[in-house]
Amino acid sequence: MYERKVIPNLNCGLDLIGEVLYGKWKIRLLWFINEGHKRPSELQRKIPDASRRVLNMQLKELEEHELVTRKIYPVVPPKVEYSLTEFGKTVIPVIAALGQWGDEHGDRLRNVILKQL
Amino acid sequence: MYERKVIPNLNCGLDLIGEVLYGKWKIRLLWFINEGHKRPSELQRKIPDASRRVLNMQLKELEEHELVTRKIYPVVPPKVEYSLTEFGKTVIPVIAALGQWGDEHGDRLRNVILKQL
DNA sequence: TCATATAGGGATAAATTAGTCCCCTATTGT
DNA sequence: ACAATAGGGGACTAATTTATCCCTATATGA
Repeated sequence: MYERKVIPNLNCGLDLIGEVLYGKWKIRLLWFINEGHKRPSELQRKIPDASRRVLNMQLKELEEHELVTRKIYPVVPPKVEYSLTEFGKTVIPVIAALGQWGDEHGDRLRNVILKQL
Repeated sequence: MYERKVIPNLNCGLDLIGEVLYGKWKIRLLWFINEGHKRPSELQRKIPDASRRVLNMQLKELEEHELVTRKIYPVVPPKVEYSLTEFGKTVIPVIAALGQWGDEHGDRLRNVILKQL
C-alpha cells in the first residue's frame, strides 16, 4: 500500500471532512449505499466509470473511517453487503446539500466548467 | 498548463460541485475571501501550508468558474483584491455545512483518521 | 546598497490518486 | 468443457495535483 509522505492537517472541521470524503467516488458510494444499493457488484453497476479496484479501495477507507460497515455472508459465491453506520448517516444531509447546490446551478456550472475545458 | 486527458462527468449536481470545489485549498480560499481577506498575500498568510504557486493557480480556477472576481489596482507595488461573486456567495452555506459537520464530529474524526495513519 | 514586500508565472520534480491487467475461489448455467 | 458471476487483491502504469526553485518588476525602509 501507498504510504503518505505528507502528514495532513487536522486543525479544523474542513480539514477533517476533507480527509474522509476526498476520493473520486466516495461521496457517490455513500449516497448509493444510503439508497439501499449494498452489494459491491450493485455499486459497480451504479458507477460504471469507476474501476472495480478503486471502488474497493475507497470502500475500505470508508470502512476504516467508520462511515460504513461491511458484512460478509459465508456463502459461495461470496456475498458482501455494505451499510451506513449511524455515524455515516449523519453525513448524508451534508452530501445532499452539496448535490442540491450543484443541481440548482447546473446550467451555469456546466457552462463555466466546459469553457475552461 | 496541464491538459486533462480524461473528460470529467458532468451528469449530476455532485459531479458539478466537485469540479469547482476540488483542489486542496479552494474551499479555504473561498472561506477566507468571504471573511474579508481579499489580497493574495493575506490569503497566503492565512494558509501558510499552501505554496504560493498553488494558491495562485487555484484562485485562477475559482475566477474562471466565476466564484470570485479579481480586481487589479494599477499601482506599484501591485495590489490585487479578490471578492466573491454573487454566485460565489451562494456556495458559502454549503461550505459552512461541511465545516460544521467536521467540527461536530471532530474528536471521532481525528481518531479514525489517525488510526488509519 | 541590500533586504523586504507585492503579484505572478515557467520549468521541473515529487506526491498522490486512479486505472489497467492478471490471478484466485467456487457455483451455476449452456 | 467453458463462460459468467461473486468478491478481492498484487504489481504496475498513467493521470493528476501539489510543491520547489528561480526570475520578472518597482518602491520603501534600514
